[in-house]
Order: sequence, then C-alpha cells, then structure tokens
Amino acid sequence: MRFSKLLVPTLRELPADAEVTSHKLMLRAGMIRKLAAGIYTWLPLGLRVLRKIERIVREEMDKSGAQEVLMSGVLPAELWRESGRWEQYGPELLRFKDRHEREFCLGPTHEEAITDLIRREIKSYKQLPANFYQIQTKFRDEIRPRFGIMRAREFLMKDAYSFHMNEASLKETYQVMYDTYSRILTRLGLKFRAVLADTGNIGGTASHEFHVLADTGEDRIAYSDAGGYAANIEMAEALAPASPRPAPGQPLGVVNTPDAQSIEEVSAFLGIRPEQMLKTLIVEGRDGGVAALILRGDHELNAVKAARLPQVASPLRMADADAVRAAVGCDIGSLGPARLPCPVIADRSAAVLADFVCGANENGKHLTGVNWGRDLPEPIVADIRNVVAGDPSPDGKGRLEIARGIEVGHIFQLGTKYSTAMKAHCLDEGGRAVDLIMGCYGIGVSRLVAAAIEQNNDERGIIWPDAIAPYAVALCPVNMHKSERLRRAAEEMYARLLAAGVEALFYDKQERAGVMFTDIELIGIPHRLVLSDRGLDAATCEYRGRRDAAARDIPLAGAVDFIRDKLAR
RNA sequence: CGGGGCAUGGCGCAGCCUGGUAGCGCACCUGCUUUGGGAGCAGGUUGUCGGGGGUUCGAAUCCCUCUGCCCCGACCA
Repeated sequence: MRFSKLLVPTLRELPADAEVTSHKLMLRAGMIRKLAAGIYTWLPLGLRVLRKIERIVREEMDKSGAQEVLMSGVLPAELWRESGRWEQYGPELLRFKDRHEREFCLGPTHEEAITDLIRREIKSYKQLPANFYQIQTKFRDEIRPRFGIMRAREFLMKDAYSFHMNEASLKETYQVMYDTYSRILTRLGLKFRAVLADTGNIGGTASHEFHVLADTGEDRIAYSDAGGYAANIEMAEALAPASPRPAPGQPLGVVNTPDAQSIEEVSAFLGIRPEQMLKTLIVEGRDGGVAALILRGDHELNAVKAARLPQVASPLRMADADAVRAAVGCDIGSLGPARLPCPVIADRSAAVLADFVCGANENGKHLTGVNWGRDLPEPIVADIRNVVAGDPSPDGKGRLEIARGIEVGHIFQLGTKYSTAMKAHCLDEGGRAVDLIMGCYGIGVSRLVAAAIEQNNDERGIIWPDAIAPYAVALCPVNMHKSERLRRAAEEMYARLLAAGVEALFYDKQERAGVMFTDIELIGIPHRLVLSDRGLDAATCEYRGRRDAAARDIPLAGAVDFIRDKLAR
C-alpha cells in the first residue's frame, strides 16, 4: 500500500479524553475515531489489525471443529423473556421497539439466540456434541464506557456455544477450547496466562479467563512461582496461616487516638505495624441487618468471597456511615470487632492474631493487647481477603506472585441454565428427552487490539507483533522527490516486496525524513527499510526492527530475502 | 445512579468574571528557502461560539432550558 493513498491521520496532539496508552496510541496512529461515547469508527489501519486477529481466531476455531454461524445483532424480547434475562439483565441491555411496537434488544451475548436455533434443529444425540461460533458486533450499554476500544459499548467478539448430552462431553470440548484459546494468543504473539475464574452470575461449574499480561491491566491475577496454579485474584484462595494463634501476652488496654482513623494513621500514631492491627468493615447483611468483616490491617477485602457468606448480602454492599452509626454507635474510623450487635466474620489471618490493636467502637479510642476468646468471642472464620504476593499457593506448590492482566477471553461450563429455561432437549440412546448441557466461550476481538498495544509499546508508539501488524514492512525512501534514481529504486523495491508476498507500506508522501520515521514508528510497523541516495551508491539499504536499538546496512539486492527471512521466524 | 466539569475552525486551547460583534498553537493550502529524526519565512482558507428561549441598543460573555460529552465515586474504617 502506498502511504499517500491510505487514510492514516496521525496526530501530534491528543484529544483530551484519552486516558490509557492503547487509547491514546490508537487515536494518534489514526486507527480509530470516536463516533459517540463508547462507539468507534475503525479506520483502514485499525481495521487491518482487527481483521488479522479475526482471521487467526477463525482459523483456530475452525481447526477445533467448531462451526461458524452468524446471528443477528438485533434480538427479539420474547427469547430473553423465556430465559428470564429480559428482567434480570438491567440497563446494560439496550432495548427498543420496532414500528409494530414489538420489543427487541441489541445482543450483548447470544445464548438465547443459539439455544433457540439448536432446540429447533437438533433432535438426536447423534448430532452432538456440536460447537457453534460467530464473530460479530456486540452491544452492551455500559454505565461508563472508557479506555477507548478497551471498554467500548460496541465491540467485536467471537462467541461460541457448545451443546452436549453429558458432562464428560462438555469437559472434553471445554478442554479443546482451552487449548484453542492458548494457541490463538500464542499465534497473536502475546504474553498471556489462563487463570481460574469466578463463574459469576452466569453460573456453572468451571471457568477460566485468559489474560494478556500488561502492567496497565485492570485485573489482578495470582500465579504460583513453582506449580501451574493461576487464578483471578477474586478466586485465589488465601490459605490459613500455618502457625497457630499465639497465647495472649498483653493485658487489654484502651488508648486515645483523637486524630487517627485509618490503619495508616493509627499504626503510625501508636508506632506499630499494620499487620498487628485489625480493621473492621460493616457491610449489609442478607437478612436486612448488617454484618462485620474483620481483616488484618495490611489486607484487602475480597468482595466476591465475602458475598458468598450466608450472613452477607450479595452482591456486597458497604454499610454507609449513618447505618454504621445506627448499628454500632460510632464512626467508621473507630470500628472494632468487640461487642458488635451483628455476626462477626474474621479472615483466617485475622483470626490467628494475638495482642492486636483495633477500634474500640467509641470515637477517638482504640483497644490494644486484644485477644480473641479472652476479650471478645471467637469469630466465624472464613477466607475473605485478597491474596498478596508471597502467600502460599493454594495447590501447595510454591508461593503466589501477582500480575496485572487484561481479560481477553473467558470460557465457561454453563450447564443447563438456558436449555432448561428454553426447553432445549434431545433424545438420548434410550429415547429419553435430556436437557442439553452447554458451554460458552468468548474472545474480545476488538479488545485484543487494545491489549496488544498495552503490552507492546514504547515512547515512540506501537510495536506490533508480526502476526497482527497492519503492514509487515515500511519502505522509507529519504527525499525521494529529489532523486529520480532513488524513486526508481524505491518503486522497484516496492514491487519486489509485493511480488514476494510481503505486506509492504510504501512511504511515498513528500515529507521530511523525521516526519516519515515518526509516523512509521507511531503506527508500529515492525520492520523498516530505508532507501537513500547514499545507500544506492554503496548498493545497500538500511534495515531496522521496531525494537532494535540501531539500524544496520544490508545489501540492496538481498533486502527482499532478508525481510522474508525475518518474517518467517 | 450520585458528585464535579466541559461544549469557541479538523485537533488542543484562550476570550466569559467586568456585554461592544472572535483569537492563539497545531493541522490544512500557496510560494520561497530547507531537507537522515515532527523545519524556517511570507501569505492564505476554515467559526450557526452545542440547540432553543430570554434580558439588552447590542450576547461567545448574563439568565432559563434542552442536548451531547468528560472526569471522580462501587476498599473508608
């Protein structure tokens, strides 16, 4: 492609609303433009990357034995009423009516649509198992779309749904999808990790998320430095400390802490470590009252774990200041686990502390030398905190590390939720009707574009992995407009690259070298060939990989083979 | 949803408080010079000042209203 014929509106200045790296770079590189909140137009360069990812996803899905279909983005309300999700889904589901006042929604996911198809068309166990996928535009009316394409309202997703007569068959396909996703991300050239995930409100038994590793990722994942254990931090179990609770060694005391409320303030004020303190969180209870959650001062509450407790409302909601005052009689900065009029649930690490410091449930006072059993009743003990780096791995092998990731894939063993609700069944060998067992498997295709950038960039711009670069090589003649000889050489090189099947971007705009290099680096073309009169005199051209520290001269005649060799790796 | 903010040329912004008929940088166009890392000089194009209503001799500016967009908030103990 000739650069002069391609719409690549690179930007020196940034629209003010871009926050994360990938969003800024996609705007600056002229890949996308915003049409409305969370809704984007893909420009030629961005679309090429999107299509490359899509192609790899499609190839691997086909290889896995899945069949491609394409369902409508507009879905009738009646199907969603059947599954119960018309009522459940909330405002994220964009609903509207047609001219006949019939209700529809824009599909955020397609379990209902595919289940409707399957219940009509598949009658016998002989047709199963089967896995259907599509690569299609989804719409979720996010409360707060942000980070550009990373969390847009409209996005491109590959979603697949498998149907089975029994659990064993589901597990088999689930494993195939797990392997397929791993292959896809490997082919894309991305560093990733598959982690155990919460099944959330979709339900089902097993679930894995696939995360592209990037320091700017929104999710935190925990993985073992020794074994193969990896889980979303929401899921990772914090084991009970190995050593038992020490015996009480200090008397109970009360100290005045007039201006100290947070853990940091109190620990600094008293000259103790946060690990020797307990923090008390009052949350809404399941029965309409409240419940107290107790954590060691240096630990964070895990909302997912806490919401699973029978005493706690799900989803988790913190009690507000007024509710705390009404229930306990003090402000939230002085809360402690003693004499609480509600269930008290302590994290495993909090339950083994002795001689600890905590709020006195009286404003401006904290207790010291406190001990469970002696000074206050033994609490209910549960795992309610986030794991931290250095915690023992739940599988008993090694210690946990924490990394940041961007969730780009999620696979679920769904079970019979939709098939039961929508009466999707099949006859088995004995002629009995059996509810189909389902799995579902999603990959955020458009999000992968952003994730790839988050993982691969520097101060100059994007650094595309070869597999998804919009063009493999940039052909950059220096001052071509001044040298007919150079123009001929560049045109010839361009033709030879194309003939060799190399996706070349010919920088034929009349720009200064600096502008040219800056453009090419910003848009992240992984390989660059520079042609100049100086080089022609020596029968060389200059090669530089986007990550290379410096350029080097290579023989002009061998340049095409050189590039082909680079790309073959 | 709650709180805050913004809307002026393609992009980034100033002007608004204190009303007098719109300006800067980038981009874009022309010419000359320049030319291996976002050039210089000169000239030029681009505006329903988000929409509607009001106050006023006069509104980008003050008032009302509508719309769009952005930011913060779901871990504070």
